[in-house]
Amino acid sequence: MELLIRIKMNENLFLRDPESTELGRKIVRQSILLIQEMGFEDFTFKKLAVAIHTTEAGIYRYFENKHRLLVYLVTWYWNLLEYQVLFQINNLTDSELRIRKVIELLSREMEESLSGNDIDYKALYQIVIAESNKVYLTKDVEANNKAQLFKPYKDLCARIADLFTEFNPGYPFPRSLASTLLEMAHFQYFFMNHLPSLTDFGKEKDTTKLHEFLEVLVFSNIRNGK
Amino acid sequence: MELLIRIKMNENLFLRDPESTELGRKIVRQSILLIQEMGFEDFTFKKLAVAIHTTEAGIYRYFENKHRLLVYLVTWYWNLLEYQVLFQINNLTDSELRIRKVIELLSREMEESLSGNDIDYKALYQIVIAESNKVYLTKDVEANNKAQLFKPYKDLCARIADLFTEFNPGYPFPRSLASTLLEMAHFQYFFMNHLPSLTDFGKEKDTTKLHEFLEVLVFSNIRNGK
DNA sequence: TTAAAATGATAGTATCACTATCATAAAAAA
DNA sequence: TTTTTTATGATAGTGATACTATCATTTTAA
Repeated sequence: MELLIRIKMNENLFLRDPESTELGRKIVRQSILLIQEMGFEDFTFKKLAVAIHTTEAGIYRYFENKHRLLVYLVTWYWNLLEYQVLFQINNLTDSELRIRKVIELLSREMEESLSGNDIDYKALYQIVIAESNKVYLTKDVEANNKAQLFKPYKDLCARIADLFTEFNPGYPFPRSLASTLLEMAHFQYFFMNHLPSLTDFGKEKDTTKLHEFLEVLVFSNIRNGK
Repeated sequence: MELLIRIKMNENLFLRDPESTELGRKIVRQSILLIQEMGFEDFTFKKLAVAIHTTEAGIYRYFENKHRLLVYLVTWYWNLLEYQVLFQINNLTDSELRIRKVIELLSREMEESLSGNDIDYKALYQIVIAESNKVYLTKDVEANNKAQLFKPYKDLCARIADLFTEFNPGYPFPRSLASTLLEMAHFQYFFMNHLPSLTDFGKEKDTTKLHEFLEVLVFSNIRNGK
């Protein structure tokens, strides 16, 4: 079975829907590769334009600027992840197992299988790890927040928080713990690979220990006072 | 008693020591105000130059580029914070109290008193919260890490990790928990103010609950399996 | 007092982030 | 099928950014 997941994106993210045309899809596909390769600050619309044989103006018809494009990419990822969480958790009744499943989904790349569009998920995952914070760490957070740009992230966070509450209704900080889990899944991965002394995982590019850390982090908290 | 703390900064951070001249000190002082006010991406050397009545070239004699200047500022903060931790903890024997003290230091602005140089600590604290991650979330982390630019951050992290180990030698992830604490002290503060639904603190600009969250976060973990 | 170091003033270059215009090609509506 | 709309390509241009270079002048230190 091939199933195509179509995620409805917030219209404030683009000027023209990139999923609606071939050029738009190329912009998205190629920008993922370029941003991952050269980092967000070195990435420019000019370079992207050259890579897909169009012009800067062509790209500006789809995205207002490169920051919006980044938000688009990251948001798309959060949306897909929430979908995955929902789907994978659906058949689990035990709330501990549900939480374990979420942690697992968070700490590894997505399966290629659910593509259809040929997006490089591994590259996108790397972008989320290294660049996703830049999406909201700006002076116009509030404005962007009002424009609902961060809704997918907040929804995912809320969903995870609900799992914590389901596990232990008495735990007082489900949302903060959820955002901590989301951020740390990525930060610790980044640290492991680039600043290993900030972690206890050595430089084994193995996520087992990271995974274990996250589980201990979460369960120590929500078991507390149960 | 007026005591002046002089922090020895890594020489890779600047081209000419900004503490050695009046212009250098002006660059540091004013850049803190400007970055805080307009955000790092909108901040430019040109604007800074105008503000302190010098020229771009003048600033480039001190700092290679604005990223290095940001690293300088953030690093300076980490250095000072480690000093504060050391100083404040010195007279405490109980390791639980020591950890509590650290959390307290992390989750509020520094006291103006220890200035001497008239640096705006509140502004600097805001910069650390909103911009400090940008210091290492770049493609040249590894190079910058080799140049020891992140040493103060890593040292602080190691010191906090040691406190955790002192409290419970059996806890397996002291460093990761320390980096989690450091990052989350700032992230949760940022979320509370700008994306409150990611936290459980409402939009009360009150750090009490945040503080409590961090304590629960840490102690749930290191008490675990003691 | 002289030499060295720091600053100011000015200019210049390549790239970036964007906007505008107009002709053409492709797709959708008539 | 023809007409009309919509998307693309090609080119140009503007102002800002991120630098580097030069040289005269002022300040500081030997």
